[in-house]
Amino acid sequence: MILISKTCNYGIRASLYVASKTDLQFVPIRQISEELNISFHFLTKILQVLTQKNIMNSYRGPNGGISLAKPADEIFIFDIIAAIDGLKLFSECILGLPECNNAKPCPLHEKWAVVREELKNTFLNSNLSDLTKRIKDFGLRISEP
Amino acid sequence: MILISKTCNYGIRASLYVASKTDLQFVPIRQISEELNISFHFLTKILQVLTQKNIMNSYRGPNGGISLAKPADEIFIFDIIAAIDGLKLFSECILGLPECNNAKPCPLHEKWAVVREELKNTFLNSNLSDLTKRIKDFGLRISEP
DNA sequence: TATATTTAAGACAAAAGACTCTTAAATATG
DNA sequence: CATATTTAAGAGTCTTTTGTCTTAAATATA
Repeated sequence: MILISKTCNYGIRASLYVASKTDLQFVPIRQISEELNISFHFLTKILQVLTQKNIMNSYRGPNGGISLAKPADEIFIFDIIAAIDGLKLFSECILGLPECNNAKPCPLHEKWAVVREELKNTFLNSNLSDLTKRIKDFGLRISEP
Repeated sequence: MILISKTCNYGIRASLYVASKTDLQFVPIRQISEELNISFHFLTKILQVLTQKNIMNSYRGPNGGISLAKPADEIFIFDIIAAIDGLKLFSECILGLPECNNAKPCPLHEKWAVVREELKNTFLNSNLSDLTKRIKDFGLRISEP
């Protein structure tokens, strides 16, 4: 996938799903995978990463599953992207050159750095609380019809 | 690679190199590949795509090579990205949902659509003439040291 | 025409990303 | 304690991307 990996896409959608299930203490991964049409075992691995990075909590056994490790307004899309895809998108040269910065720029650096920063701010300003509120208020979707 | 593929990255850098060699009628691919440290055969395939899309011309035999098919100020980074990676980056939903638009948006659509448009305009406003001028004027680089 | 040079094209290989399957560990509940 | 449920972890497979190698075709020049 372009911009963000498919793995990260799954991670974001699953996070939005978990954030939207405020009635359950833990949301089972099986339920998430079925609702969002994502391979169960694959999703398990993705959520393990988010758990390891203290974005989610997990609990085994009956009534177990996944929950947010923090209040939904303290988890940002940026955090999920950083946890799964890393920070390359927000730091790397668009031509892939090492040490591309203001002091030693590539010809696209100036323009790209502006957009890159905006991209970063967009994800930094998107938290799970606001997004799930939008989902509920406007009936938005996080999976295919 | 994130945002643009490595293939596309090579295509952009090679295009900038060709545009900068105004003294040669055709720039040999071997020369480009050595200067930019890109696999010769792989680069050949990439430039074939740009040739097929009428962004470059090619000529075989001694003194042959690659040249721009149009004036440098009429070739935009956008064209190269579109030719190699396609238009997905500028059209697809960031959550990968089909038919994500203003009428049927995903929760990130509104924000992402803004950044996506800016990304598109940035590449639409970057032509090979301006960029090579910057390379010459400021001694910028398109390859590793 | 013979030879050297250069791109074109296709088969193949390696690496990375996406996905599957199996077994282990933890936990609730009867 | 036995069983069912659920996540954890690791091995293995499939697909896409990236990169390599070989042969063919075109062209300039001696």
